[in-house]
Amino acid sequence: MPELPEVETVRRQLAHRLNGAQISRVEILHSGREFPKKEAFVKALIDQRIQSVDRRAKLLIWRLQKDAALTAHLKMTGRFVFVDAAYVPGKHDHVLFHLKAKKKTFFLVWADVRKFGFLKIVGKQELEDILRDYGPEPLEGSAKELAESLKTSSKRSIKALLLDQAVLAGVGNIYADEALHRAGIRPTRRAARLSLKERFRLAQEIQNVLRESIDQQGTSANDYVDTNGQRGGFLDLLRVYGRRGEPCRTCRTLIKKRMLAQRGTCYCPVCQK
DNA sequence: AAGAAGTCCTGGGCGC
DNA sequence: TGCGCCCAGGACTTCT
Repeated sequence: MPELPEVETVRRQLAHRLNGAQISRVEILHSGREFPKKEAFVKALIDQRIQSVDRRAKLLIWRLQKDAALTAHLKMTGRFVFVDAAYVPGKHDHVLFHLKAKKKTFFLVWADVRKFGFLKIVGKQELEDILRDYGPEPLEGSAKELAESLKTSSKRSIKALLLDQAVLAGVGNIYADEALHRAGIRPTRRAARLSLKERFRLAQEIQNVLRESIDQQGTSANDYVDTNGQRGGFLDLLRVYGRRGEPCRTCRTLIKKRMLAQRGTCYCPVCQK
């Protein structure tokens, strides 16, 4: 459920402490499907200096020396949490990083209850290939440019289009529903049938909702917490997601929910045409 | 070959 | 109180 605002929140917090830090030790606590080659994983990281922590779509990228990077995807329940030396790892903690900066050692845990997330070492070429396949970052261009990238001849619903990372990077189920409500567009509408005006409005609302959520450190609908274990503040500002049966904040009609593009989809039957 | 469906995983909520 | 069922969903893989 972490989407662009949540991943960006984590990125900023990681960057603050990891930029320039050295990885002094890596403990694999539970090695399952996620770490088939754990010796190689540890060896690739040990003694490396982290140059920067970046984000592309929902992917976190620790840029390391020697043309390599550690990529991390939180998927549903992945999380990075800073802990102290006395921390006792829990059942779902998979990796404990020992880091060093300015002669001080600190610790970072990678945990993931559902094990959908991953940490993966990639070389320069592989990273380029991964990053190239993502669509534009919604907050890096103008609303007009974003609207242009939503132009399509696809038969898919607009909801499915918004979830496609090759079309638009970083939007997931929550912000797709929220942006569509703000823009007054039914999620079931065929993407190709949106007018120029609707696409522009939708692009604006995508940018608005993402920016507002980043300001609140994201949404904690279920499991998401930041690197300090803190929940995001945007949950109370959601207009449709998770609000089935509750009144629309605009017209008081009860919010509906249905399955669309394999996802639970919430919308207002009156405000969204 | 686009687009839909299946897949991975676990905890929490629910009904009985 | 406990059991079993169902749901949450990102993005890769498999099917139509």
